[in-house]
Amino acid sequence: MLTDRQLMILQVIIDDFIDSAKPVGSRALSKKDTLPYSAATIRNEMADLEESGFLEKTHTSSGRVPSEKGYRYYVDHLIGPEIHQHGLGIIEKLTNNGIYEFEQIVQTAAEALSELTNYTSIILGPEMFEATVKQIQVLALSDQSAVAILVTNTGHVEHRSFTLPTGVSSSDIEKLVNILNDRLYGVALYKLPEVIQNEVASLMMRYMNGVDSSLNWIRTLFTQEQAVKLYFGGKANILMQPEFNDVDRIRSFYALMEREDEIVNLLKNSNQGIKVSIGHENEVEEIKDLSLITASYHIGGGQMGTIALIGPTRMEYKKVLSLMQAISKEMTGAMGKWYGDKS
Amino acid sequence: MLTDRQLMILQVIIDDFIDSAKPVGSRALSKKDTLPYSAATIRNEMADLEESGFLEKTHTSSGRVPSEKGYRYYVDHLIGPEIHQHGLGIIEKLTNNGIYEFEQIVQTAAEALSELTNYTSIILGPEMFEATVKQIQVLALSDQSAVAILVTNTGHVEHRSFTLPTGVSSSDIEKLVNILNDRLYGVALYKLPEVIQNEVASLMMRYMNGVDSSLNWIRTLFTQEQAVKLYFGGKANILMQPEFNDVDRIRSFYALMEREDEIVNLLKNSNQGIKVSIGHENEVEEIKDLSLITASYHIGGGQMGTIALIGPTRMEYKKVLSLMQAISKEMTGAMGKWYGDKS
DNA sequence: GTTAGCACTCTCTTATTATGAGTGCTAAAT
DNA sequence: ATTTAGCACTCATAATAAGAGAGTGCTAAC
Repeated sequence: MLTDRQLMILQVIIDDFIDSAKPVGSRALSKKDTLPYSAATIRNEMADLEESGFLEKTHTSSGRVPSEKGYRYYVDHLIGPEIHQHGLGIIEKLTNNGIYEFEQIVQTAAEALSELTNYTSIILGPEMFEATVKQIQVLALSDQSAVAILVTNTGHVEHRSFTLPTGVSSSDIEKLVNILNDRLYGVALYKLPEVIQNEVASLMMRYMNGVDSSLNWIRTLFTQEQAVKLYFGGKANILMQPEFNDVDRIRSFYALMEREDEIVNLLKNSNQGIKVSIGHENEVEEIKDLSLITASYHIGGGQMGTIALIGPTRMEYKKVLSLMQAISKEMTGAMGKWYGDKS
Repeated sequence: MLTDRQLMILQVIIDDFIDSAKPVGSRALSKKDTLPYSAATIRNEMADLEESGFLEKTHTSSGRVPSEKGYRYYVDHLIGPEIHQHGLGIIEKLTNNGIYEFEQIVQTAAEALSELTNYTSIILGPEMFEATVKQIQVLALSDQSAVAILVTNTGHVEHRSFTLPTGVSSSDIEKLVNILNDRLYGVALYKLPEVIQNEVASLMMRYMNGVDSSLNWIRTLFTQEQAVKLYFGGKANILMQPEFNDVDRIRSFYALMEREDEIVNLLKNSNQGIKVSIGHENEVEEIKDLSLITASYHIGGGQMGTIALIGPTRMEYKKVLSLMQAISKEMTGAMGKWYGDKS
């Protein structure tokens, strides 16, 4: 439906606009040596491309700007696979001293991604529903307070401080910890509340005194929702984009960035691979004029998180896509290697 | 040096400007029933106040705007103590189920502070140099990887994952943990590297095999600087201030907010109590047109952190000062209570 | 099918001209 | 000796007008 020449022109226009952010006109195009046609010819083709919906004008006599349909076509057909070299080795550098700091790896990756692109990157920590309990420990800090620590098989550590119910002795705690470890070892986090309710409760009744109150806080302790953590990289970098030259635009963007649960929903990327959402393809009002790219990474054991990048629809898709592919692979590699799961 | 009437006028002008952000003129002032003088009289007084440096004009024929000296005088002499009622109970609500989540308390406080003021709040986590080791644990996750957990007497939990040096058996780990707990219990965090070097090293030499490599990673493990954590509240709220109606202003502000170490330096508030830095009183270029208020809070055991609020020099000092006093007290209360230290 | 030529459109910049809030100063009023 | 009214003057801001420039669409020639 599109001639080769039209495709070629479309590509050049989009490349140019991505680079300059200014509507591109026929004269300027014909001067480029990539297109050996006169301005008039190009004008005709552009008119056709506009009619087919791939281009738009900002006003009657302006140059052309890619439409969302144009970008979509560009992303789907016009950019070849081009593996990106930059950014590789970022994570390796962090882990090659043998110390593996999940938070630090993710944070660094997010910052690198943003730095290399000048867009805003967001990384979603892995969902930990499926991680299982490796060890539970309760450590008294004083007569009244204690800290409970839970380690998962993936090496994540959750901890929570709390006040000890009155009348709980240190031997009680010891018993409790034994019961918990005995019964909860290997249990997936999402099953915890249920298992506590069904198995642990009765055991506690049998072997401990003053259980009623204790049971309550144990439940609270482990029922706290395991919120997915967000790691932002360079929220300020996106301000360099000319699209953000408007104060209200900035306001609405930053306001959205603070509504973390909405962001989480936005990013949850159940399907594998890389997904590109251009402009109105996004559900959320505030980014209907932006593009969102998400990619998943895996930490093994079926757990995964999401890497995302938000920028203007006029995004350097070529660069970004290969970069995200690289980083997602790198993260999956680093994490997977970590605990031997080669999934 | 200033007459009562001048003081009164100064106060009204500042109050008005804080509220409206617009230069205040003599006509408008004389209409207010607080000042029973004609516009001309007020003009004369304003001219005097300008000569003494308390007021400024934005251009020859504009209304007056408080100078930094004016704000300074206002803060030092013109606002009485007025305990703020809002915001109290925020933290109590979080802790009264017996669960004490340090991060959550601080984060909530920061958000509340920003929400109530529409400025940007930053809370510095406590410096933990003086916290002491309560327990150290190393938990193997697989043949190759393990996680080390350190709990302090204040209930903070630090953890780090790492790859096990080859040739380290699980009995080695057990020995190691015993040595570490034996020697490091009660040792302040800032002394850790030293103590490890002097005491632990020799013991390890004596009782363990293949120590050379192990020692190295243990040192790395605990030498990682204990970075002070920053908690931001509502970075977007400050955008509501008319002072931030300029894109470049926003850019430079957010750029600063990402240079976390600079922020930490800026906020470290060694002296007790509340400190107000107005405009050029600040060292950092990017906030020479803003005001910074810092207050310290204590978590007991001599450890403390800092609460800070950044807003335009045209800040609601009255409200902000009492509010910060309240929150700082509330946090100190909640935390101090926590582990029985009533310092 | 391609291109040169030309009239036309629309934005953006710059210059010009009000408009109005506010000041400083002088002279009259209290 | 203060206080106040009156008035000329200043400067920022808003509104209007006039060009300049880039780009388009269409027609006619190549």
